[in-house]
Amino acid sequence: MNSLNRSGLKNTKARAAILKILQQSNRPLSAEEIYDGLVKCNIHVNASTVYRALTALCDKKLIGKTNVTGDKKSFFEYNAKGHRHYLICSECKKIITIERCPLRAYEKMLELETNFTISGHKLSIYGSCPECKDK
Amino acid sequence: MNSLNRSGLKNTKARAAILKILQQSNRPLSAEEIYDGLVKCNIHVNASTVYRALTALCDKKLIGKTNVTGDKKSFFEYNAKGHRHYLICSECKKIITIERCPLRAYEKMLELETNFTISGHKLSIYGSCPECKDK
DNA sequence: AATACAAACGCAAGTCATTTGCGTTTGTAT
DNA sequence: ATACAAACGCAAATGACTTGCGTTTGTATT
Repeated sequence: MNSLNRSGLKNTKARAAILKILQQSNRPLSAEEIYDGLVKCNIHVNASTVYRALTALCDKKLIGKTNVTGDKKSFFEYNAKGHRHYLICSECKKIITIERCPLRAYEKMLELETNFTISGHKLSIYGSCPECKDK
Repeated sequence: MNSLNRSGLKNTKARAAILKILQQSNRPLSAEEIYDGLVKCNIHVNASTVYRALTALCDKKLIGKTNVTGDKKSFFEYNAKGHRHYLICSECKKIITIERCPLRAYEKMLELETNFTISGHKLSIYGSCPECKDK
């Protein structure tokens, strides 16, 4: 019994591999990157299978979906390590993971102000890393 | 001489009206909403004209573009008021603009910790608005 | 192990926001 | 008043998905 079965999903090679690919990545991946990753593992599935798998894995909360870049592509990440943010170097695209979140208290305040029920947030911080900023 | 001419753009009725519509909105609008706004002003232009106008206005920094809802639509806003964040209803996609930013102090701290030079950030907060959360 | 069947898949076609090619029209500088 | 690049309209193209449908496959049950 694996995490797929536990979530009520059938254990197919594509889905298992997608989970592994995302687990081993230190940054969110696009559907295309995931597809390419599957090909590298010699797993040849249709693109629609990838999308359907990603949708299923999101529904079951095994992975998360974000839209960090602002363009039309979505990105996916493994959902084990809890809440986190990214510090991205605008030049070399290096990504530092930030585990500490400064927004808890702020969200509480915002709920009172707006009467929303807040479910989450997305925060990405951009800048130049120590190596790039001296150039 | 108006802001369009000043930016090296021709002053067409569609572009002037788009600017006015965005100026008068208290939230970012989608291309479709802008198109509908033009129709209400009796300005009938092709959708591609709207997209081309929005692209030109973005290039000239007269307006800004964001992609905050996670779906494929982009949103546009008048570019007078500086830094800001959004509170988005996950159900109806309504967007509330947040002018106050809680991250100044946090960024300073992060710079010391990581030795990055931080240039900016993107923060979007998600939840259910008062109207949707009771359903 | 054999059977059953919903879930998953492949493939092709469809969707939807947006973009682009191209021939025509129009602001704006001369 | 003229010239011409910039804008426009229209139709077709793009790109990231999504969906319909007939076939295959995990998994639970004999």
